[in-house]
Amino acid sequence: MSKCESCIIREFNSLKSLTREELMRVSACKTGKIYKKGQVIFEEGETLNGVYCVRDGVCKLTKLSENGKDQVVKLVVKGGLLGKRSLVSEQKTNLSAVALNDMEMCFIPKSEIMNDLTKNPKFTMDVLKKMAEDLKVSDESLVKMAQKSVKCRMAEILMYIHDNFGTDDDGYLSIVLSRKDYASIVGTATESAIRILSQFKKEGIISTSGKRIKIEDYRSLRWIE
Amino acid sequence: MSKCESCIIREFNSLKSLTREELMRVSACKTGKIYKKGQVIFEEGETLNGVYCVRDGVCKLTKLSENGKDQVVKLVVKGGLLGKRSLVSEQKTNLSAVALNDMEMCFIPKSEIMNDLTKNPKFTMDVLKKMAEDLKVSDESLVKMAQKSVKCRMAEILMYIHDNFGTDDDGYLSIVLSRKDYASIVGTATESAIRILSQFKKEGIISTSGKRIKIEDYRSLRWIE
DNA sequence: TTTAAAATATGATATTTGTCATGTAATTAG
DNA sequence: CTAATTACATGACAAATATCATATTTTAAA
Repeated sequence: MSKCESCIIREFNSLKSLTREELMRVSACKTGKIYKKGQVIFEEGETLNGVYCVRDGVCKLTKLSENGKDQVVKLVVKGGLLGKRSLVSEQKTNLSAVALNDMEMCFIPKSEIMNDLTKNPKFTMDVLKKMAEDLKVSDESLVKMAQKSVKCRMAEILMYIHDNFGTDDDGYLSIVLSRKDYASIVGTATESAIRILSQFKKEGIISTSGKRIKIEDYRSLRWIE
Repeated sequence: MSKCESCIIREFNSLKSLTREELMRVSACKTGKIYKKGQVIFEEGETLNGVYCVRDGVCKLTKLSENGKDQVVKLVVKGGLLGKRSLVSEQKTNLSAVALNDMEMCFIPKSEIMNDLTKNPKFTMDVLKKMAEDLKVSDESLVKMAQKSVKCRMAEILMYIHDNFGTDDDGYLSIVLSRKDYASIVGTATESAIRILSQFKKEGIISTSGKRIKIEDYRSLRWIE
C-alpha cells in the first residue's frame, strides 16, 4: 500500500499540514480498507476511534430521522476525511456512512493522530478551518431546505454534483445516485423525486440513461424556483 | 466594566480554557457593547475581526434566503460566543446577528485572541469541540427541517426554548419572539406559524398573553407529528 | 393621548407535496 | 437464462402549506 508521505490525496485535506515525520508515523499505523457499493462504513451510534481518508469512490453521510427515513447530510469524495468529530469528542458518531460505489480508504487510528492535534498548531488550525467551513455549508443547507421548494432543491443538487464531482466522458454526472438517494438528499418522498426528474426530462433540462443523468440545459436549472 | 478574570460568564464558553495571564491580556483589550432590542449586531457579508461574548440578553443568528426571507439558524444566549468562524477564516461572516432583547456583550479583537489559538492547545481543542458540537446540532436541524412537518417543528422549538432558556416567574417562556420569528425558525409562512400557534392554543397546549407564550401541556407537544 | 404602523388573527383558495395503488423496466440471485 | 426482487414511473387522491384578502388587536411614534 502506498505511503502517506507519497500519497497525493492528502493535499486535499488537513493531513497536508502534518510534517514529514508525523506523516511517516501515521503511515506506519494506518490500515487500508476496501468497501463495495452499498456497503456500510460505519453506522450512527457507533464509536469511531479514528478517521477515514477517502482515496477513491464516493460515500454518503446519512442520519436516520424519527420517522424512519434516512436523510443524506453530505456526499464525500476523494480527499475527504470521515470521522473528524471523533478526534474531538468522545461521543458516538451522529451519522452513518455508506459507499455509493466501490471505495478505497485509509483508516488512521485516533490514538496516533491525537498527538499531532495538540502539538502541531498548523494541523489543528487546518482541522478547525475545515470544520468551520463545514458549519457554514451546513447553515446554507438548512436555509435551502427551509426556504426553497423541492423542485428547486432538486435542481440545486444536480448542479452541485455537476460542479463538484464532474461528468464522465459521455457527459453524464459522474456520481450515480438512485432516485431514493435523490429523494433523501432533497428531503422528499421517493415518488416526488421521480416525478420532478421526469418533469425535468420532459422539459429537456436533463436526459437519462438508466440511473445515469446528463444535464442538457444547465442554464434552466438555475432559474427554477 | 468587570474584568474577564473575574467574569463568571466565561465558564460557559471556550474562554474558560485560557490561562489567567491570557485572560488578563484579553480583558485589557476587550470593549463592552450594549445593544437594544431589534438592533443589528452584525450583518451577513461583513468582515468580523473578533468575537462577541454574550453577557446578557438573547440574539438570533439569521441568514437571508434568495427569496428574501430571513431564516433563523440559531439562538444565542448568555455565555455564547458570536463570530468564532472569524477567528479561523478570513471570509466574511455568513450570518447576521440581531438582538431579540436588550443585550450586553464584550467584543474581543481577533488579533488579541489569535495568538492564544495557536499557542494554547487546551483553548484550541475547546473551540474545536464547540464547533464540532455546533456541526452535530446543525446536522440534526437539517434532518428535522427535511423530514418533519411544520407543526412538529413548531412544537419542538417551543420545547427547545422551554428547556434551554427557561420560563419567567409567571411560567411564560423567557425568550419572547414574534410570530414572524417563529415562522423564520421553523421555516414557514408567518400566517402558517400564527395558525399553528392558534391551534395549539385552542387545544389547550399553550396559552398566550400578547406575544408571550406559556406551555400548558408539555407532554402533548412531544407527541405531535 | 391620539394616531399611524405593525403584529396578530382568520377565512377562502391555490399550490405543493405526500400517500396509496398499480404497472413497467431494470437488476440481481440462483 | 429465468425468476424474483428492486427500482422506476405515473395516475388519483389526500393532506399540508402558501398566498391573498381583510379584520382586529397591539405596539410604537408623534
